[in-house]
Order: sequence, then structure tokens, then C-alpha cells
Amino acid sequence: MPEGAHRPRRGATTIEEVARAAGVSRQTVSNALNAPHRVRPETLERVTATIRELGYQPDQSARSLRSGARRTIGYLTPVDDPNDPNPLMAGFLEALVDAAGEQGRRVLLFRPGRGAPDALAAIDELVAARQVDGLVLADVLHQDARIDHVARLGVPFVAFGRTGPAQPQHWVDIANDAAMAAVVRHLAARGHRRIGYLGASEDLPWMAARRAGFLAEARRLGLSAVTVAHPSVTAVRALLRGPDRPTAFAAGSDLLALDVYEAVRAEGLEVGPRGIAVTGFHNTPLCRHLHPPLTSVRLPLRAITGALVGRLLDQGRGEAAPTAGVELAAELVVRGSSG
Amino acid sequence: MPEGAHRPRRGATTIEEVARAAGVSRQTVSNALNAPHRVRPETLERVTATIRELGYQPDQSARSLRSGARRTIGYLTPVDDPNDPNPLMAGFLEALVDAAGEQGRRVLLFRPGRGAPDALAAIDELVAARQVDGLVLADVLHQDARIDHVARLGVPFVAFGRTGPAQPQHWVDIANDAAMAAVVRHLAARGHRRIGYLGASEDLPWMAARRAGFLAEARRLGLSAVTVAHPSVTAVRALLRGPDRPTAFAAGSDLLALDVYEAVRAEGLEVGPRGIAVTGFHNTPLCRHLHPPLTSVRLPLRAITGALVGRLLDQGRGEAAPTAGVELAAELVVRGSSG
DNA sequence: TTTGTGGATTTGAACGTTCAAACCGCCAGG
DNA sequence: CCTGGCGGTTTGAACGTTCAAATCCACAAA
Repeated sequence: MPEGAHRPRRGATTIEEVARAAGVSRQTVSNALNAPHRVRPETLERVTATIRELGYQPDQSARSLRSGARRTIGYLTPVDDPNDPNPLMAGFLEALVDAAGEQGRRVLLFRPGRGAPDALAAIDELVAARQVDGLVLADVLHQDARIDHVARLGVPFVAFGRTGPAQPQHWVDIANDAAMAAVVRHLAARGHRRIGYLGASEDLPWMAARRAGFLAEARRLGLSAVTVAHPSVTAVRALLRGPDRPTAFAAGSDLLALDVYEAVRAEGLEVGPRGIAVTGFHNTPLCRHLHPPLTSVRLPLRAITGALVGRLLDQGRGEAAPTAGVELAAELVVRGSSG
Repeated sequence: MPEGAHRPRRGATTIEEVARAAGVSRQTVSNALNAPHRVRPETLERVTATIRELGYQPDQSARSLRSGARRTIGYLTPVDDPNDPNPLMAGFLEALVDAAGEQGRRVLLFRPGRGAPDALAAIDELVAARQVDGLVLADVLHQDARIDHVARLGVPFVAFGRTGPAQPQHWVDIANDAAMAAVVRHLAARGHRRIGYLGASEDLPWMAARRAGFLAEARRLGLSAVTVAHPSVTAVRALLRGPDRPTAFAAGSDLLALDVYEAVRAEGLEVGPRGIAVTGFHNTPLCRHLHPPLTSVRLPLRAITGALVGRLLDQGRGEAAPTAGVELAAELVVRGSSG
């Protein structure tokens, strides 16, 4: 037997068997499933009952081959080191699978690998094998080569993260800047007048947006803002020791907020509304394990994935292309670290 | 157009076109791909060149329909709350996709949802639709209903985590007890004579194994061991205040180790080899963000997923069933929190 | 009575591939 | 010279479904 091909599972019921059992033809069973309105109610009921009875489900391969619809969405997993995965990925994927499931779609994972050294090749391979109806891309950068590539291929796709102006219709993102502005307002309302900010690389659009939102809102409210270029415990400690030290820190991620906790304590200060207030981003489980618990920004994962899947399927249906992406609000979760 | 079916992508090259271009028959192209040894070297080269030239790849649906091999592995994602995902899942999935890719397989995610309220129904649905060659199950419990179910269905499957004695051949797991024993030896070598242990629910087999490994090794070395039933900062603080306090704590996960950090500091003590030593489990990114960095146990994700995929494909090939599961060693990563 | 008409159902074909069997040349052996 | 065998290749069929067209039937309109 050729490499790895396993013997086809015998005994799976086919549409023909259902048809015979229900005393109708193939096509009527097919119609009962795909276009019930074309079937006389009485017949429909009989066929449906038989289907349930025999536990019939259409063979997805046969269905795909004939109809062209794969009922599957491809997700290009980020190429992080498995030992240092994207903190968001697990939750995002679960929500994506759920959202796809709501629409009767499955999610197929893929990554660059063996025959497909880079992301572009991996995409080509998946598309050439006609395994998916569309693609979901995440961690989208400015000028992302993957976006241009899939757009050129003509495959339906959608991105979590803003795409360039050439593909305005294909993205869903959270309002990173607005979320950070809400953080600033929250801290200002607690009386903080000088606030520090910690972010990661500005090359990451979402990080750039958070920083921009932070700075804009601080200026608007007339607060004094200071940003840490290369976040580390040492850098934060230096700020805490300096003159006119911040009384609050907003971080671009929960892990970065942890650096602030460490620095604050190393300086003999206290994290919290009465000491140095701290906020994070992502609302990871870490937040609840810190003392005091960390205020953070929760991403509306279900709304995000729901919008992604919706946009993707609209493209397949040939709906009129929307003219803009979808921006969703992220919710501030206030905990002991700030109020 | 019926719900969500998108127009089949036209223009994809077929095997027939390749055959014509190379001046051979369908089947010879097929052989060039699936059984190259049957094709004369000269012909093989010509066909291969044409394939590359036209960018041909077989339509996976057609291939599956005819041959019965789906070249796809199903992964049942745990039903965690997306806001509190399994800390391991992201890294595990990436490694799984890689391992599957090495064998020319893809990974299809699925979860209970819409028409399939529970895990068992979700499995049935996937299997009935003949979408996968086999299943990977994770977070396996003792007496796991899913295991019995897939075994009864006759679908190839493999579990990350020990299955019951009825299916000895189908699991891959790490040596949780041995890993924890290594932690104890490490701490003992650093001079610790009284060690505390924090774990989560004993219903989780991996947690039970870690605790057992801890206790066994502590007894073997004649150490004094104390376990915290309901881990929390308060519980650890109580221990630290009590008589004969532990000088080290081993935790069943990195997040639990964080509770120890908090407790130690709240008691005015210091984490580290000179104060209270602490170790975690999973080696999450958190470890490197703590001060001092957290000693932890790294799971050999690539080895795990490689073994999982290997075992799974062996079943499809009808290899002789192995008589035992695979137990892999997890590696201790020593950092500042303990040495 | 005949002729449409439209809904319900059936029939034949096709999707792109691999399986199984047939075919073709070539060479060795009788 | 014929026969058999074998490597290489082609041909016909089949996988299970949906599409497209044909058929059937009941009923209304001419």
C-alpha cells in the first residue's frame, strides 16, 4: 500500500443507501439536505427520518469534488517558536473554530514546512490542492507580502489586523488606540497625572497603535506621558528613581506589565491604586494570578472571529465588497492593580 | 447559490492537462507522483518537469474520494473557555502542525458546537463526513469517554496523555513523575531538606502524576515534604510562617509558581537559591519575565507531536499494534529561582 | 378535449483522481 | 519461430456527490 494511505473505511452509508431506504432517488436525498424547499414536506420528513436513522452524512470529499465548495477555512499559524507562542493564539483559535462551526465550516491549520519553505509557498500549496475556500491571516504587518500574494491569487481571504489601503475590505481589527485611550482615561480618573508607557517593537502595527493611542489621549487630557523605548525592569526602575516619577504605568501586554510589578517592588514601592498603578493588555490568565490582580484589556475574541468568518464567507458568496474594514472595541477590565 | 457555496475556482490545472503536455497518459502522471519507481527514469523526469512547470498539484478532494486517504488529521481542541486557554495549546498545536506536515498531513481543528453538542457527537460528525484519517486527543482523563468512543468507532487515534489499560497502544505522554523527581533531586542537590508542593486538581492525571513523582522522590531521598491541598498565596504564606518552614517549593505549573513568588515576597523573604527556591512546570514565556527567572520543566513538544503523528499513521498503515505507549522525558531548565 | 404550467422527482453526466486490468514491446528460453 | 515473462504504459471503471436536463403528474386555462 502506498505511503500512509489507509484503507478506506468501509460501511459508511452513502446517499444511495438512504435513497433506497426512503424509497426516493439520490437527488431527492441530496435536495433534502441542500435545498429542502424543493422537496414536498411529506417526502422531506420521510427522507430526514431515514437520514437520522442511518446516521448518514455526505462524504465531504465527494461533495467538494463535485460542488467546488470545500467548507473549510485555512488558518496560517504564525511562525513563532513553539516554546514562545503568541499569548493570544490558543484563545483566538478556539474562538475561530467556534465561529467557523457556526457557519458549518471547519478550520484547517497550515504553516510553512517541508515542501513549502515560506508562508507564500505554503499558501500556494494549500490553494493548489484546493483544500480551502478561503484563508484567515493573523499578525498582519504593514506591507505584508502575504496579503498582496493572496490578493493576487484571487483566493477569498481576511486578515486579523489592518491591511494596506489596497485591500481595505479584508480586515478585522480591534481598536488598539481607543483601548489604550480608555486605559489612560481610567488612570486619569483615578488621579494619575504622570503616566509611563511600555510597548514592544514599533514594527508591530498593533503595538504602534497602542502607543499612539496612549500618547494622543495623554496629550488631550493634559497629562504628562513618558514612554520606555526598550522595556525592561531596569528601565522602569530608573524612571521610578528619577525626579517627577510616574504614578502609573500602562503596558502593551500583560507580560510587560509584569516587568513593572518587578520594578515597583524592587524599589520598595507598592503596586495598586495607592502606590503605582499598572495596567496590561490581553487579559491573559496571568492577570488573575498576580497580586494585586492586573487591570487589563480584554479582546472580544468571539466578535473578532465572528466578523472574520462572516467577511470571508461573504466573499465566497460574491457579495458586494464592503468598502472598509471592521474595527471592534476592546473592553477594559479593571482589577486591583489600578483601582 | 446555496448557502455559502463559492464558485469553484476555475483554471486549476488537472492531471489530464499535465499528461497531455508531457505526452503521456493520466495514470503515468499519477504514478510519477505516487509510485515513481514504476515509471521509467527518463519519463519520470519529463513528467516531473511538466508538473513543476504547470504548477500542478492534485486536487485533494478527488484524490481522497478515490483513494480513501484524507491526508488530514483531526485535532479535538479542548473545551476551555477561550479567555482562559490551556497554556500549552498554542505551542503544542504549532508543533503538531509541523509534525503532521513532515508526513505530508494537515491538521483539521474541531470542537463541539452547533449540531454536535458534546465531544462524542463532534467526533461522530467528523468521522461520518470522512474528513480525517485519524484523531489526536489531548487532555485525556482516566476513564475518558472519548477514548472508548473512538476505539469503538474503529477510527485510528492517538492520545496525548495515558489512556486506560484497554488501549495501551494509543498514547504518548511525558514522564510527569520523573520530571518532578528530577526537580526534587535538583532542589535536594542545592541543599533543600524540606520542600513544599503545589498542584491543581488531582482529577487531572498529569497533575496527580507530578504530585506522586514529587512525593516518591522526596521519600526516597529522605526529605521532608509538604503538599498544599488548595493552592493559593494565603496557603503558601501560612506555610512560610509556620514552624519548620520549607526552603523550596515545587509547583505543578508556572502560574502556580507565581503564587509562591507572591507569598514569599509578602512574607518579606526572597525568591532564589539563597532564599526560598521555586520551580514551575511548562516553561512558558512567563518564566523569563519573572525576577529571578523561574526554573521550570520544558516539554519536548516536537518529540511529543512527532511520536503522536507517527503512531497515528502506523495505525492507518495497518502496522502491528505496539504493546505500550510512549513515555518521553521532559527536561529541567534551571534558572535563577532555584540555582 | 387539449395544451400549458409549474412543482416534485428522477435520470444521465460530470467533478479529478486512483485502482485494476489490459496492453505493448522487448528479450530470454525452448 | 514461437512462447512466456516482465517492465512500462494505457484504458476503462469507480469513488459519492451535485448539476443540469429530462420526466412525470396534477391542475388550470383555452
